Amino acid sequence: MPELPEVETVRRGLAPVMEGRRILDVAARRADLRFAFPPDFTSRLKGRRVERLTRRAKYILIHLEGGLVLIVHLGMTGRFTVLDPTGAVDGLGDFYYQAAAGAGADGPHDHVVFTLEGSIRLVYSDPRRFGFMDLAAAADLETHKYFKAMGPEPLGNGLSAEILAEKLKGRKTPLKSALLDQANIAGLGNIYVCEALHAAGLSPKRQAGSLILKSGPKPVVDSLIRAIRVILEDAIRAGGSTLRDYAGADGAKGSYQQVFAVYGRENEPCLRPACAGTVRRIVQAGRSTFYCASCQR
DNA sequence: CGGGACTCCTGCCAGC
DNA sequence: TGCTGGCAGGAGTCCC
Repeated sequence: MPELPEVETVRRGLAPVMEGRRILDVAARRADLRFAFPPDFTSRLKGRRVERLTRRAKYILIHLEGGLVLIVHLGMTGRFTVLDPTGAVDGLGDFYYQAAAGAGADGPHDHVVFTLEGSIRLVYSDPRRFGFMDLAAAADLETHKYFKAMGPEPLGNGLSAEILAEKLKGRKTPLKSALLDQANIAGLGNIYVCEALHAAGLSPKRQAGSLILKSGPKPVVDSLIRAIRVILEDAIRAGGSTLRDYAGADGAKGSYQQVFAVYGRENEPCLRPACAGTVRRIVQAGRSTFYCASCQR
C-alpha cells in the first residue's frame, strides 16, 4: 500500500490516538517481521509515554519519552487498526474509525499489539511481512542505517533542482529507477513516480543524467519537482478517504478510488489534453511502469 | 562504484 | 469449481 502520502495519512490518523498516551503493554506475536525485532523490543517500549509522531520518507517515527524512537515501516501490506471500545479518543473524525463489532487482534497476520492508556489497542497487521520495526535513540536518528544515506523529503526545503542535479548527474540508470531510489528523493514509490513523470512529460526510460547539463539542471527538472510536489500533496489530501476505505474495520470496500493518470491504465487513452497517445506498461527493474510514449519524452 | 537481478512473504485475480 | 501463473504500492543483498 503505502508510499509517502499513505504513510503520512497513517501518521496523521495515529497521532491523536497515540500522542500523550502511555504504552501499557506490547505483545509481539512472532520474533520477526521482515527483520527480527531488536533486542528487548517490547520491554523497552512498555511504560513509556508517546510524545509525538513524525514521518521521514515512508517511515513513521514514534517519539517516546526518554529519547527513544520507535521506527515503523509498513512495507507493502502493513496497517494499523485502532480498537477503541470505550471511545477514549476525542473527536473521532474522518481519519479514524472504531472497531466494528467482533473485530479483534487475533487474526493470523496480527503481529504486534500495543495497549495504550484508555483501553485503546493498536494492532499492527502485515500479511506479507515486508514491514519492520526498530528502535533508535532520538539523537542518533540522522545517522541511523535507514536514514543516513537518504535523500531529501520531496515536500520539504531540502529538495531543489540543484540538489537533484547533483544526484542525477552522469547517471545512466533509467530516470524511473533513479526516482525510486530513496537516496535521491525520499518517499517516492512506484505509483507516484509514474504519475510525476507523466505530469512532467518525461519518459521513464531516458537516462537520469540526461536531465542535467554541465552548466546545471535543465529547466524540466523544475517541472519534475513541481509535478512531484503537486501529486504528493493531492494524494495526501485524498489520503483521508483512501485510508478510511483501506483501513475500514468491517473490511467493506468504500466508494472512493484515487484517480491516476497513467498508473494501472494500460491500453487506455492518455489523459493529457490534446494527446492522442495510449498508456503503455513496461517492466523496469522488475517493476511495472505505466507511461505514454507520445507525450513523455 | 553503478546498475541490474533476485529475494523475502502472502493474497488476489484472470484465465483455463 | 479448482488449479496455475502472474502480479502487487518496498527495499536489502548479491553479483558482474
